[in-house]
Amino acid sequence: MTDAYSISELAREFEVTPRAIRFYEEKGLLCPGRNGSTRVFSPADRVRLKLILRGKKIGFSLEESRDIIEMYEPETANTRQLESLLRKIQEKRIQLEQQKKEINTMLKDLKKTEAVCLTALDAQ
Amino acid sequence: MTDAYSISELAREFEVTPRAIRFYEEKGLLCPGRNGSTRVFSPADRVRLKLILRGKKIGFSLEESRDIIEMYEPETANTRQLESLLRKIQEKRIQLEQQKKEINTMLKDLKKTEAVCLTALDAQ
DNA sequence: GTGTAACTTTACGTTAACGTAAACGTAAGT
DNA sequence: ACTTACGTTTACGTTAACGTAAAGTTACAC
Repeated sequence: MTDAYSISELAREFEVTPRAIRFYEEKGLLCPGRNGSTRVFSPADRVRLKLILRGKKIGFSLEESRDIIEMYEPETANTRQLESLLRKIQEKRIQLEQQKKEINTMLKDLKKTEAVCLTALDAQ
Repeated sequence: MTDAYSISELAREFEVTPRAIRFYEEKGLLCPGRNGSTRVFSPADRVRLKLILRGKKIGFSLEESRDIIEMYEPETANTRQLESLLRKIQEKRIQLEQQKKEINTMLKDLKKTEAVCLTALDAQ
């Protein structure tokens, strides 16, 4: 048997609630196997969850994370699908680069404020 | 007179609705001046709005943006406030660096998928 | 056999971040 | 005087992303 995870195992590992995981499934972002009625998560499912949460950390909606996940599986794609995917990748790349810029701007600004604080403290 | 902006001017410039701007004020993130009942935004207000929207782009909540904005004005701060601010800055910096890492990981993954797509297209 | 621990589904509740509509004031153009 | 454009407040509506409670099943420990 390939290794499998229960819902609470994944919940603990990624510090989310089982409810959240079920919600992601409900939205079609996960589709774990079943043992009777009990969900059985594969390593692939685990990766998908990781992608979802990574997306969340940088402000992606679940819909955006869904796009990202789909990009991970160009499985049985024909030419037109592949070309469409390539365009989507390009768009996401631009968006991510833009976010990096915003973050860098914020970091610079924080540095400035930090300097102001330090000199203000020095003057006391 | 120092230059001022109307609500719709700012709305157009930053591509948000006046409603959104009013909402930010309602939440205490903006506090524009008034001419009668009409809001009058200063350049400082404009900067604040810019900070809010920059925060949104990288997934910050309005509350988080409020923190960021407060960091911009160490105005009349005493020693304890300054030290507290320095700690907050450090926290935000760590968070931002983490987000940059997540973004970089995503970018790498996208590159991989792109390569897969290209070879798949080549094979056709 | 009785907890109790982990799983399930169903369903209603909640928070954030606005959207949208109603009803009104004001100032400029024709 | 009337429309058009912009502004206001009040208030209810909406979507995303879950939280939470209820009611039930299954499996294992004692």
